Amino acid sequence: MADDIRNGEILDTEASESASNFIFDFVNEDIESGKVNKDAITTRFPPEPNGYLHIGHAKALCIDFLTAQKFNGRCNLRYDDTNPIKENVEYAESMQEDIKWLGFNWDGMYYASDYFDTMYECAVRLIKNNLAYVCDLSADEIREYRGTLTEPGKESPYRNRSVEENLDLLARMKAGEFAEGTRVLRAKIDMASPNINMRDPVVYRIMRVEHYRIGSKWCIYPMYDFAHPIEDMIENVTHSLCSLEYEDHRPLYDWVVNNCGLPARPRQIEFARLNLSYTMMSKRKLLQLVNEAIVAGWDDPRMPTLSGLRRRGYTPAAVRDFCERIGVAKTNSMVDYALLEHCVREDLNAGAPRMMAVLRPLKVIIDNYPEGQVEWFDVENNPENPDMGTRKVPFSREIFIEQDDFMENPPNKYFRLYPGNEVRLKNTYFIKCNEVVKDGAGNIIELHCSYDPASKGGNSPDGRKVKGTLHWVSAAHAINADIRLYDHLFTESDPGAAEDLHSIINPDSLEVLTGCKLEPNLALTKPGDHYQFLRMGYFCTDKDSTPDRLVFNRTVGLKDSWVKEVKKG
RNA sequence: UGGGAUGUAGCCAAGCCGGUAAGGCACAGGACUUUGACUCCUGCAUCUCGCUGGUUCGAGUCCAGCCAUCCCAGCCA
Repeated sequence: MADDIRNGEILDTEASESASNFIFDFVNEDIESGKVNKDAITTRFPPEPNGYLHIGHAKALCIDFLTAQKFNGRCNLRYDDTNPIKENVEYAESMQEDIKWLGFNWDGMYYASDYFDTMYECAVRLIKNNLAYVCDLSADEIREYRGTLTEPGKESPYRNRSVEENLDLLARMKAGEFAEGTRVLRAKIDMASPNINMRDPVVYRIMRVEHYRIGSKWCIYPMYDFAHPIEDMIENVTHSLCSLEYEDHRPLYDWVVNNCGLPARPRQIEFARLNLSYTMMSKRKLLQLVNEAIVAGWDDPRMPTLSGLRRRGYTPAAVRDFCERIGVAKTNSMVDYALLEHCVREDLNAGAPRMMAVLRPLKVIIDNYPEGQVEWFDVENNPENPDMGTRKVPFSREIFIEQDDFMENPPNKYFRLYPGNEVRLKNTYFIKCNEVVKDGAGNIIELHCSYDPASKGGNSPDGRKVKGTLHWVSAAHAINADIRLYDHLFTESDPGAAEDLHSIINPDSLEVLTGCKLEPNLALTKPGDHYQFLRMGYFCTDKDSTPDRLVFNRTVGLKDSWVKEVKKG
């Protein structure tokens, strides 16, 4: 493994300790039966560079890399770039970044497009063995000849061309003598097969399209079903792991493996792809969201892309933990988004420093606190981890608290601030609300409170208890910020099932708060930094953030049993 | 009777050679709490493993039939 592709950011992954799964069982069988050498286990992650990687790819990445790791084998990154009209460098480069971010280091990085010569040789070999032919039928005709799910197909009139003619025609296809769509190379298998994939599938098509990395070197491009097994064989992949929809393709995969004349014998194993509630993995639809500017880009924090999750504040450890928890099976399933949220909370709870930030400020004036006085309190950075130390936070006569932390007429069980009630300001003093100041419209403008000097540090020597503890920010020391709050992008739990995306877009998926008040320690934050804003959730500094204008994204809120209480009425 | 696959709690998911249903998320109670967070207890399939039969002393696990759902008719991957 080359050092230059390690990123070292991660991780504790002991794949060998992780639970087994049916793929590991298959690999073990193959080792025990002698089919493969136990030291040669090789897998690959084979994305087509036609979009950004998403959380579904993270699952595949974990399966591919951790299976290799489990058997002390290798895992390659291989770009399956056989269809130039959909691919570009931006996508290819983003994929490397995202894979490294997740903490995986590929053993080799390859491109299907580097194998085109070998693939062409394989095609020639198929022709010579009378296993492929050039077909002049149009795309529509090929479809008609293919038959239907319940009726067999008919053989192409070009099916029995001579080897010589096929060789000549293929060479001329390659040489660019024919127009796009006029001819294809087809495998000669069985037009009556109950498996439609075996009804003389197309192997090469003519495309006069510039390829994003090899330019116009080729004008014929191999199809997935032909290219993929060859790619696997070239790289000595022993186990080609893919998603369920390729089960029907396995007989064709095996056919290519057995007939193209290469020695390797990879085995394809299929698993269920990830479905996550309230979001979707369809690259076509994600691209639509980007193109129609429904989101701000592939890395919009509401996107299920790895770049979106990263910007939102998800950590690699959380994503990996999630992938481990959902398991590997063949059942089509829909995983609850709450599980992903649980995984980030767990990771961030342990590692994110705590800060105080007031998202919707309400001014509080402590009338009996000396004007001009400032006290600096030592505050723990993370109660879960004392090693993270403490910081100094300034306290003064005028502070901000959360608007939600005061109610003039509180409901039952409300133990925050209300007229006459006493609460604790985190780490500092007890305060009691004496007066509510409103504007002409009846809106609450500010509160006048009094504090108990004896309660310094947050406890009263007389043993008096308060039920509520509020976070706060000193008004004179507060720094301003914009904070973006997110909700699901879709109103339906299975948006992939909707015919029209627009009808299920959640209009409230983004809420931008301005004028939020932060404790001054946040002034030095950098994009990508994670925090827990006390009682408000986990936040991550956005890439738009500058020292002059801080911007944060809420990754996820804290669990909140009070809102549930309120909903219960 | 087109082919391929899958069906275990609200959501995931263990359950290998049959022996009397792991775990996680969610949810509900409770304890603790200077975050209504975290943590910790407790509960959460007992005519039950899609259904119906069968084999067996005994079946989620074996057999048969049925039902439901998903995938496949791109010169996409």
